[in-house]
Amino acid sequence: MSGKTVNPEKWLTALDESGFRVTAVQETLIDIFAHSEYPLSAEGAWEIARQSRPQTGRATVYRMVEKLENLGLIRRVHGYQGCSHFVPTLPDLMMLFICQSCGRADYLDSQPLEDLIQHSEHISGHHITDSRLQLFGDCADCQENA
Amino acid sequence: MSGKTVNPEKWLTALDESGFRVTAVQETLIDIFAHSEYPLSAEGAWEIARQSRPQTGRATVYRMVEKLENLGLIRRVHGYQGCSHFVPTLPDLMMLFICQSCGRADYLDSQPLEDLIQHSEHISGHHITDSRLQLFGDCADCQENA
DNA sequence: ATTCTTATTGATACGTGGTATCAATAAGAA
DNA sequence: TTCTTATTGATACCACGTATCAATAAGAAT
Repeated sequence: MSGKTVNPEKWLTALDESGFRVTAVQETLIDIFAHSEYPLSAEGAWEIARQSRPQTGRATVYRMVEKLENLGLIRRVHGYQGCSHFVPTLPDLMMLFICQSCGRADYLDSQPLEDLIQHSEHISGHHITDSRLQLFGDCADCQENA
Repeated sequence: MSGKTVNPEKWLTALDESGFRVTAVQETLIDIFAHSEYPLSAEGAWEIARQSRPQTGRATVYRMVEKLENLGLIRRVHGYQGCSHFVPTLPDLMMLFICQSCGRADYLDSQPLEDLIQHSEHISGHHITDSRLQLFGDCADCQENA
């Protein structure tokens, strides 16, 4: 996999700068999302959170997920079995690959997608303001170990 | 918009050939999906169906939607507000554009996407077996009328 | 045409993912 | 340290979707 990671400190800073209070639950959840290399649902994050912080409320986790998504820190993954999982957003890396064997997410260079969008705009006459591309298959690692 | 349409007769044939019985509800729902130019949810299709066939059951509609999706006749749309809407599948046209102003769906030539996938496979080493691309923005019509 | 088998239907109950409410708590300014 | 109020957690609630099951009707067999 690409091995890129995110910096939880920056997420806390982003929350702080947006006028939100910095709390213990936030730090717990940010850590969970920032360090998971698998797409994570709110429900899943809740379970993990309760391991280190049993009193964590379900609604709190859902609220935090919404907040992180609104701030653009995490991004919704649209998979086969639903679209309630999230991955950290990496700057300028828009194309997401999900391995159907090991479940891990990888980020690919988005330049080809940007070219595609420009081409499609030209052909169709539509003004494209946003896109959503996800790729599925077997990652390089899983192919080797098969 | 592209103005492409689907043929409901073929859907009935497809159901028949797959060993399913042809029923009145089926014809109603196939008509609804085949003629809608907007992505439609099961719930929405149910409401429309009851206008002409009040006794139509909710579970029946959900079952039919699942059946149509499994047969590849309709395709799930992954939008911002959820991913429970469907559009008719048009052969060899995989790239979907949704206008955020009028809500209509348009299908774009998929060749650029196929090129992109091949390129990404080469760069990343992953084996890509499926993809999901959707484009959002303002369609040509809505730009004119703005 | 009539009968018979069984896929399909519709009503109901249920499950899960997510939200609204609200009193209690705690962040951080005063 | 006090005070204000954003945030939390418990609970109830809602929406979307599924399982169950008796009743219906498609279509094969006669």
